Amino acid sequence: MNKQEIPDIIISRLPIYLRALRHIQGEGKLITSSQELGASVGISAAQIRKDLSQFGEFGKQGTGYDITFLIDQLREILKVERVWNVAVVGMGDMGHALARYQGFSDRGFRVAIVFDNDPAKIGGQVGHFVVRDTKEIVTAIRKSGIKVAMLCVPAAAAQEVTNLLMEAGVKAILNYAPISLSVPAGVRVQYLDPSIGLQRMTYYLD
Amino acid sequence: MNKQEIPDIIISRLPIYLRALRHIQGEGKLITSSQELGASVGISAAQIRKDLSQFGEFGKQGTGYDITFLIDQLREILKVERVWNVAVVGMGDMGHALARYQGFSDRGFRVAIVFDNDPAKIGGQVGHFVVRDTKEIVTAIRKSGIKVAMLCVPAAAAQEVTNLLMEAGVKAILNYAPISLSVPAGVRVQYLDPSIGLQRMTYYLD
DNA sequence: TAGATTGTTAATCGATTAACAATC
DNA sequence: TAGATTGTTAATCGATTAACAATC
Repeated sequence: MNKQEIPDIIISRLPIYLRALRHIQGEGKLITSSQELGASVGISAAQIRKDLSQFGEFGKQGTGYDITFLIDQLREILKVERVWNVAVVGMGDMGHALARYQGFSDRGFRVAIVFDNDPAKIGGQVGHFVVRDTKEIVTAIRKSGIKVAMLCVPAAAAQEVTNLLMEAGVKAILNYAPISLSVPAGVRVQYLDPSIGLQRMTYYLD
Repeated sequence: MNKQEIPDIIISRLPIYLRALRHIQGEGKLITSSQELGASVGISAAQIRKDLSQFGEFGKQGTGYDITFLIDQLREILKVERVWNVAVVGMGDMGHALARYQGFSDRGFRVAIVFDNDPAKIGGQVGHFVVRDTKEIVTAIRKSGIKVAMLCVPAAAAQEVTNLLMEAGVKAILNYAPISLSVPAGVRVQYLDPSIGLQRMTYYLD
């Protein structure tokens, strides 16, 4: 019940379950089992049952899980039954791609505002957004109440922009910049540096 | 020594250390300590020393680590002292961004070939690449000996393209598509679905 | 009922931390 | 030498797995 008690590693798996459940649902299934779900995400059935049991009893013995029901439960647990407005900072190729990304709707997110510090880009259009000046981050984000940001600026600017985001009240950053960020306690960061992803695999190659 | 013995969770931290070391080096430092390095990446000094000790003795008591030396060692361990050619499949916004990404050089990677299945894109230019037909994946990748791919196609096409990549001899996939992939043993996948990254944080927000 | 699958407990396994001798 | 920091051991902590009673 108390969220301090739920390990972060369990929380980090729930979105994977949610994504897989929707995929299975898309195949026309109404019911699934921990075994089937586990096979589809590469996690043991026991672990899935253990993870879910942290939050309640969602299944039926002998039957399994009602997919629609479990999806709804996971969405609530993860707080993605609502829609979070998200800011994107940095309108290079990566920021541009995120600003136009179609995969956020139905997953709990909507890009609401985009920033860049390049005068050539400020005031211009990206997707259906007008690019705002990075200098406006604090006022604009505070005003809108946005708590989530995606960071796509060069590494050299990332910490400075992060500081602005903190001042603006942002509490969660999806960081594409190739650098570790320093943030106050209570602020979450997820790292998506593509080079790190690749370097985690080459060790295993010949 | 035997790589079966090194836990994957340790391997996954080494690229973080490498990135931080380069950052510290960029500030003009020649020597660092497990404490300083740990502070910069948010990991305990003890853990960093333990992780590194799996591969040898890289430091000096009382002094710390020679940054240049440790960088070189980590690059060798991770096999990124060489340059890996990488294929990008899917020339939507995300694939486009990766094809033009400047951050791979000096980190061990170079985009070498890009694919799409859209006739309107095949033969066209993205960055300095000519877009090849997805149908050519097996022959072209086999011929070039490429072992690493980045997958940026829609979820509905991802498994099918993955199967082609397997047939082509690819052993490592950086997957941007919002779906769990099924791959044979010995093939590595790293997942970078942006929605998953965001959903791992909203639980902690109010 | 018979078969299947959950939720949960206990056992196992693995990772992290604390502490310190060694030594630069 | 005195101070600092490594590499490593042992202790602690946490996560995963196996097994099964409960029950649909």
